[in-house]
Amino acid sequence: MKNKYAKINVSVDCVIFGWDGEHLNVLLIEQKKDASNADSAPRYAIPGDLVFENEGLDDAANRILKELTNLEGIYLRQFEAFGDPSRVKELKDQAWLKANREDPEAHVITVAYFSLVKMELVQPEASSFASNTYWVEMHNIPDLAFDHNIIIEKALKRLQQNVEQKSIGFELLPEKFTLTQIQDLYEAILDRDLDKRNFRKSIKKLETVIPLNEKQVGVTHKPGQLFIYKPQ
Amino acid sequence: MKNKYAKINVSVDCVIFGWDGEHLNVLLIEQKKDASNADSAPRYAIPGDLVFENEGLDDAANRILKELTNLEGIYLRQFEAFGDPSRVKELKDQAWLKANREDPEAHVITVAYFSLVKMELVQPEASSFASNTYWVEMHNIPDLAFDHNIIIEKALKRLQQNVEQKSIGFELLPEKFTLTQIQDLYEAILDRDLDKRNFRKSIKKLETVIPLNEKQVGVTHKPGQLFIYKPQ
DNA sequence: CAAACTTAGTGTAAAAAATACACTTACTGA
DNA sequence: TCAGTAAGTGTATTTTTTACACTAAGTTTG
Repeated sequence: MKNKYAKINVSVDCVIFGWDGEHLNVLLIEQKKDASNADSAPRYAIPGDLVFENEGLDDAANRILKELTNLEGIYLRQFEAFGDPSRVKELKDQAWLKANREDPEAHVITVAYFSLVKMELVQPEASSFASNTYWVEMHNIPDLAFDHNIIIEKALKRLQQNVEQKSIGFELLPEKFTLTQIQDLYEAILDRDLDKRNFRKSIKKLETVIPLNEKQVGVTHKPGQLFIYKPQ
Repeated sequence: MKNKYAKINVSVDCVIFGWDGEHLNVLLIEQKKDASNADSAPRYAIPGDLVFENEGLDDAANRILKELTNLEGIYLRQFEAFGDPSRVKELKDQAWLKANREDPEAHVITVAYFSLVKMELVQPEASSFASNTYWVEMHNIPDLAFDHNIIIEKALKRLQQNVEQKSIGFELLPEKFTLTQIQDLYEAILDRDLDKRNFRKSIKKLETVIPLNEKQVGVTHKPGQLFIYKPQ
């Protein structure tokens, strides 16, 4: 029994959804390479890192987000733990682990989070675990390291479920927004059209969305009324 | 950085819900004590164990369930990972860890599952991690080790959500069951009364619940029609 | 064998929520 | 002032949810 438990690594991976008013994006990184390995093909992944000793999972997720985006207090939610040993056993993954991890054979369990950020506020930077970062449109995600494609899929499903219940998403909008802006966002997340009048009715029923006596400015058409989101 | 990652233990804990036709129960264990510690107060907990090297999370959960109940292929679902370092830092918990773990200071992350079993099928046994086991009614759960009371609460919430959508619960009923039996179960899980006629209407709409040409036998009143559950 | 007991089984009306659908209004720029 | 663009609005229909009380089928008891 002595060593049975010794070699499990725990990481936290974050699916960071970004919104630019038009498309739903995901923040990908190019994984940092060891010097010995500098000429290997680039590997894309969602941002993540091993959890430090005595660091909470939420803390680790916030640390990753902070390091990458410089933002704090962002919407962040744990949604699933992935722990199948085969998740890091593909050849491409083993090669990278051998070059970059102290213990490449270790069983790696990851706890996955998803996060919502306004792209305008984020100029993501390279960081301790990322040599480069990219916003990539949801429909355009390349092959990623490990099981990260699956993790993104599951994050999107969870996001969609939450959006159906109108419980999240406002984190992605500017402070003051129009009903059309919410609708565009929801349509992008759900990947389908919504009826304008019915959608407006349903938003206006929410106590968390408050109408202002202000209109959009600087648009070249009839300006929309502005609203703010006030979580309860 | 060398040792930053070294001391995280990963465990899997299972909230095993049991149904006896009347009350919703949870399976608790008395934690096994080290010989050196044999006269300390008993500690109750939900069953769980450290994950073995190269063992998947689902596999670990199934192992725990198997060891405890001798059942395989039971309904089992991961619902949340708990990783706050303070979750094992209370005095009572530290004492137990010191006596029973190789590395009592380690950060322990647990991935929590919940499971549904028919109590009639289970004669739970002591096992490698449990010196004794008990079925305890949901409303009667004592103070448990670590953050296990919180974990049970969250498991129940998740179970209730799933039951509202009528997607689970049939795992707890006999193979052939009456509509009243489902209703009793759902009322126990949701902890509130349901309208009989409306409930029956809603169940009869489900394609997964199939009426048989059979009646209950051996009851001292009008026998009910029997149904079976056929997952799709 | 009739009466008492127990749970099964049933329908309808009302209210609430979801859906489908098309034209007018307000502003900008040419 | 006209053309272009997106904002904003109401109603009828369908579907879903809720509230509610009596009869039927079996067993047990006297």
